[in-house]
Amino acid sequence: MIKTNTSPPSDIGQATRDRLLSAAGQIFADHGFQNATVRDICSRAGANIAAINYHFGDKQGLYSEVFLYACSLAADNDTAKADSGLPAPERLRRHISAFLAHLLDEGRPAWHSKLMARELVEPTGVLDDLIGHSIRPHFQGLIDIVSAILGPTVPADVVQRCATSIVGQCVFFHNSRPILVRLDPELRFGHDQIEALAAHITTFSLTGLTAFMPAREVRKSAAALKRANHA
Amino acid sequence: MIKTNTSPPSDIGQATRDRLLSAAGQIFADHGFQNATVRDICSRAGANIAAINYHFGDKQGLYSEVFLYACSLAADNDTAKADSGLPAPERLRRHISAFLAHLLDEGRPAWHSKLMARELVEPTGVLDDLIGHSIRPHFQGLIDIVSAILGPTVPADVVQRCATSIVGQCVFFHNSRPILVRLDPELRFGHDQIEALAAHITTFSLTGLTAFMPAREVRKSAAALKRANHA
DNA sequence: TTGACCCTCAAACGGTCGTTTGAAGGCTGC
DNA sequence: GCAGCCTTCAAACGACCGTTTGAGGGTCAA
Repeated sequence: MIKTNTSPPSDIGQATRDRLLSAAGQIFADHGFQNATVRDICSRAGANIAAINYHFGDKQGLYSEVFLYACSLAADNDTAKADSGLPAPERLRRHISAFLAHLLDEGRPAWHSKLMARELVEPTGVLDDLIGHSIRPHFQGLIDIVSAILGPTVPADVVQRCATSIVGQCVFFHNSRPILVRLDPELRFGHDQIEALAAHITTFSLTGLTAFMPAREVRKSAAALKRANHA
Repeated sequence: MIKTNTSPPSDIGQATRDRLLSAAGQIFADHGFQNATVRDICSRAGANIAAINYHFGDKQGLYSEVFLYACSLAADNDTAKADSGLPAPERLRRHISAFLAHLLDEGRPAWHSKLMARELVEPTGVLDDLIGHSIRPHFQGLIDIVSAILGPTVPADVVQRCATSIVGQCVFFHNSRPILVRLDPELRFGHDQIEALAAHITTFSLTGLTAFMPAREVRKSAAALKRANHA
């Protein structure tokens, strides 16, 4: 209707396929796979109802492609390897801060983290792809940091549980946001609040980790924590 | 078909209305509000399609009633007030243990915790009821414990953040179970594992809390923690 | 100019959903 | 026995869903 389509594909800027991917990402993230309708997606993308089936086969195909796109975006953010020269507590702080920002920041391409959080609660089948491409390396990175903090003598299952405790604190703020804002209407998730939250979780976790350290590591960690708190 | 219904309502044991509530609880918990179908619920309850509309008005009315029933069950479990004579760290341990068991235990009336976890991610409107009846008092109970541990000089927002860190660790195991079992196929959630998990979260959190204590409280807590770990 | 191919379009298809309908059976008080 | 009420039943209704169809305009090489 509005668009006469007499121009070459690259004219308007986004081809129909790309607009569908973008619109689908937001709508899938907001409503979940089942509750999102192809009519909504096509309408927001300014495309015809049949466009999804033409470009992606079916709704599930569109979802899979959106999901792979989200995974590739998430992978781009994993540039944390450059931090490997830093001391482990500082790497933990950055890891938590980046993860929280990734989960909570209401920035422009924020829908892919929502999408992933949805997939956690209600797997649709592409979950295994997600785990392999994004979650497992991300979680492994955290485990490496925790292991470096705890020292080499702490068994792997303890390291894993500690890493889970840290991830859980972060994810909770995302998954349970509807509850949290009702419990505390003052709660906001701007950049400053996210940084404060990251600082809290880092302090809480670094201190909590000392419970599982051999005594020698505890003293090193306490000194590092005191330095960090005074910075 | 199977049931001739020539007997009085109390004969078989459960009236149609009760069977609907029970079946709906499980199905809503497993599939969510949208994905659950009234045909599924009626079929499992051995009732006619029209039974839901007759007894509850519509699907939403059934959901609300199921939810209130779940809330009342959860309230029954809140008998933790008898613990108020115990020292705060022990109260925290019991709180975490009970909460984890409530979330993870695959026992018989387990669907109401699943149902609530679902409502957190995808509020349907009865969420506000839930918050008032169950979550707020539960969370307030935790805040009281944390406040008792941290001492009276620690500001309320710090207490609240610490309580959130603790709840987050617990809820994470429930919400992200699909991920966790894929990351670690050995993971199980039997009674013993839940107890071990509760012990881990308690130790991690009690230690993490010391980061926010005045020095006087830290020494008291360290002694209590050492006692608890040697028990 | 022609024909093959790509893409878009309005319209409809088959299926499933929540809900409604109206008949029918059982029970209770008169 | 009978009227009134409660409950259950099979069947259908209308709405919405994902998907398919077939026509038609567009581009581009031959």
